[in-house]
Amino acid sequence: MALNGDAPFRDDGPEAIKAARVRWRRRQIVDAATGLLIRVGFQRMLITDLAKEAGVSVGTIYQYVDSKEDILTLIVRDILETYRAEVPAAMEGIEDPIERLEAGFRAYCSIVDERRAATLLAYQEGKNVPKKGLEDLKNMELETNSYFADCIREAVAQGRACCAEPDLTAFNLTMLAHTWALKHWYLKTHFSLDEYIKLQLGAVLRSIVSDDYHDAYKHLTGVAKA
Amino acid sequence: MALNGDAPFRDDGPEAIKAARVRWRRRQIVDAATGLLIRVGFQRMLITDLAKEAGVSVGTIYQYVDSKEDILTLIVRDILETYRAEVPAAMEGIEDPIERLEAGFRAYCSIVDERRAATLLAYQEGKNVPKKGLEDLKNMELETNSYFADCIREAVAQGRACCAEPDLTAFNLTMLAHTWALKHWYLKTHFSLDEYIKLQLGAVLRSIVSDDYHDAYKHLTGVAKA
Amino acid sequence: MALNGDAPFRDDGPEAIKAARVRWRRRQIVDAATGLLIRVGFQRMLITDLAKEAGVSVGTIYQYVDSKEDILTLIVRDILETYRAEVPAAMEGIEDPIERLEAGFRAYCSIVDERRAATLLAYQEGKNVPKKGLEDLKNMELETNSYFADCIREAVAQGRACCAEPDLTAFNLTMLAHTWALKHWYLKTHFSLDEYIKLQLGAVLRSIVSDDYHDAYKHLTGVAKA
Amino acid sequence: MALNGDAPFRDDGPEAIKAARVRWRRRQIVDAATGLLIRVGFQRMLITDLAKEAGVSVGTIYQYVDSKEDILTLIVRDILETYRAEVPAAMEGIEDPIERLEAGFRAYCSIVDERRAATLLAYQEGKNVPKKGLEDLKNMELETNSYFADCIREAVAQGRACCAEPDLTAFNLTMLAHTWALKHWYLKTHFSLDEYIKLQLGAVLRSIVSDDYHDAYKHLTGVAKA
DNA sequence: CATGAATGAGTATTCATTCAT
DNA sequence: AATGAATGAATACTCATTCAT
Repeated sequence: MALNGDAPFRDDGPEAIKAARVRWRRRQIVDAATGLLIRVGFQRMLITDLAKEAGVSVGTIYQYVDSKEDILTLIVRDILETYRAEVPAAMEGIEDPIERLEAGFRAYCSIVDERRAATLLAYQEGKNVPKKGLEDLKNMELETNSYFADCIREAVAQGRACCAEPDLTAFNLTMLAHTWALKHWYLKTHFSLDEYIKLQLGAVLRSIVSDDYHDAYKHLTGVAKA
Repeated sequence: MALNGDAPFRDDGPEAIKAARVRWRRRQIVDAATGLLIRVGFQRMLITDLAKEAGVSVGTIYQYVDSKEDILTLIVRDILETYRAEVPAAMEGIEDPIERLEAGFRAYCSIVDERRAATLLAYQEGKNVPKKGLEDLKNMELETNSYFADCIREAVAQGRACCAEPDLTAFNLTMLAHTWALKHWYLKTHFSLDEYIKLQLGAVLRSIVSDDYHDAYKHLTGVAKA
Repeated sequence: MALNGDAPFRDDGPEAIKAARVRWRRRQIVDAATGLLIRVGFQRMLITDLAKEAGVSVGTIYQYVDSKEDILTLIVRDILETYRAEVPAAMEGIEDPIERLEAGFRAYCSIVDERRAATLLAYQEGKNVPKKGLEDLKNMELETNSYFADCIREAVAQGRACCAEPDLTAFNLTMLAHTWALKHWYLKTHFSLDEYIKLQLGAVLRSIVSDDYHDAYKHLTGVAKA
Repeated sequence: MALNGDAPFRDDGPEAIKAARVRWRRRQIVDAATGLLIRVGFQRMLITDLAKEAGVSVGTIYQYVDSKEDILTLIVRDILETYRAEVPAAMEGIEDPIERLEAGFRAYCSIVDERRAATLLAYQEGKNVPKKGLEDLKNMELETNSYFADCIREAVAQGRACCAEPDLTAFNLTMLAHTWALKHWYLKTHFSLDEYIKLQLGAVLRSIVSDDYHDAYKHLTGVAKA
């Protein structure tokens, strides 16, 4: 069985029907699981309950998933695909590296917000996620970091920013996005997602944007310094 | 039994002996548990293994702890006490609010580093920590935040800093401390704790320190802007 | 789950199949448990052994029973239903109150004999039977008593008997039935069930049948007095 | 260690002191245990609770008792000694066999009443009482039965009674005494011990006393037949 | 002797997974 | 393919008993 529900090469015929059903069922399972996971955590998410929540039988779940842990893998894979599809797309075609960074950060935060539940999993259920999934996740994170870091380096090269540790700054940005999910219990009482994005990006940019460009990026850095 | 290891009123007599033993045993248990928890997570931390690790019998564990979950409470309580004892102490007596902030952040990061394992637990095993413990932890975090925020507000009042959202900035500082534990797998390959503290505090300060004071805090903000 | 094996409203369809299986499994469990209980008592009746004895898995037992104690409830309920079905049926339609009493006592003793094991449980495992079951059992006993007492009162009214305490006499009869189970180790070495019934009923009747009717009930009172 | 706390041959000296302490401690344990046993049953009577109830330490209990089960043996032995001391004593010196029977039954019932708790044990905890104790108890019961049966046989021989099964009648009498303990929850709501003794003995005697002697034993048989 | 902390074998119960229908 | 009853390995917790103080 395994999880290689990789897309079939043709999009019709019995193969395609099967593949479509697999995708449909896995979506049912992933969606139901994400909800339960957030509510009760991995350990207390019983397969029985998951089946009820997903509206299928226990047996059906095991027809599309190898084990309870594999469900986490499925969820992780789902986030990964979303990230990889949306973040680069959002950044594409923007010349100004600082503006590109903003677009990327905003996209990243938006995904985190939409799939807050799933984002938490990597932190909360790290011990339960199979090795491979965790690896993929870490790599994806590093990949995103490098997108961000590239923007920063480019900005530095163009004199727009001054940053001794572009990688750390990029890292901070992804972490700030995760933080929206990790500390949502606190943040939601003070800020909307938009405010959060604006404020945090502003703070980061204020610490790197060159004095000469402060005015140029006033719409991003927010508060005028002087 | 309960976990009320409240201090005895006198420090001798049979009561005191008992209290001392309770503290000793609980330390054994907490230490062993923290290690196991990090290695295998809550679910796979078997009481049998914990007993072996702690060098006591299963029965003894249950003489000092009400349930497996209570062990998490014990750990949480332990961190709380450390934080409350050390962070304010580190900040005490420092006049300059920015310098005081630095001292607090440094202390906080140091504790996180020393008890990295325990810090992770709040994130990884949140679903398993009994309600009360989690509440306490959140409150403590808010408390620490307010220490930091107070510094920032004072600095703003004195014209040393300019910050639209002191609470968010304070929040970011505690989060940066936690991040040292959360992403240690990545950070440790690039920075020492000292470097990490210096760089992160520098970035935050650069985004709030008034231009007039940049020179004054050059040793903290690190890179000269221009 | 609960133990409400209430009859389904229709006797076919999936509901009925399920109900039938539940009854079948519970019978397996009750039968196996009764045997073990008598041999080793409640405490030493391990669920593992019960499963083996019943020819099912441990898990299956817990699919039809909520807890070890519930097994006792099941057994008690089983006896109750038998008593309620058979004792009144045996007494029905008999005009002569003394003859009716005899029929009832004989039926009661027969059930006790058939389910000697189960009868003992109420005495031996009283402390383990859940409250509700014990209540039911006591009420059923009082109910049976009142059947017997009614016969006696009717006999008194008809001048056939003379009895100052019909309730106590009825009570004694049910107790004599239980005694067959309680002291079987002794009684079985001296009497057959039939002899026991005849002798004990004879003794009770001799103490209440009016002199005028002694001849009429000679076949029950056994020994002629004079 | 064992339970052979048999009386020393001299009643002074260190031996006697020791023996006296053993008796004292065992009395403490037996008394506390009887109470707990009735309240919670053998299984739920924890040694810890017993120690508390008896006002001694756990260790002390094991200094005077070999095992938890031995406590039941101790209790049984205690009843046995009481029975053997008091029942024959009560019957001694009474010429009239029916009157002697009455005295014995009354004494037996009184002991049962005084040690209702202990009497129940033989029925409720039969599975937990060590073999030997149960044997002794059964033998004692047969012994008492034979005292009663002897009275009946003597009465028959003297023409005072007519009884086909003296042993069964004797057996019924001891069982009626036990019944006072077994069904105390019901009986106590209707009768005092004295009433109970009078009524039950009356019923038994009415079924065996010869017509010629009815008047002579009217004070025992209670109700006149005609 | 008395104490009570330490011990660890013993067991009820859960729940992921399978497989006959 | 879908179902859900059956399975039984896995594990937290208890409590009689011991023994160092």
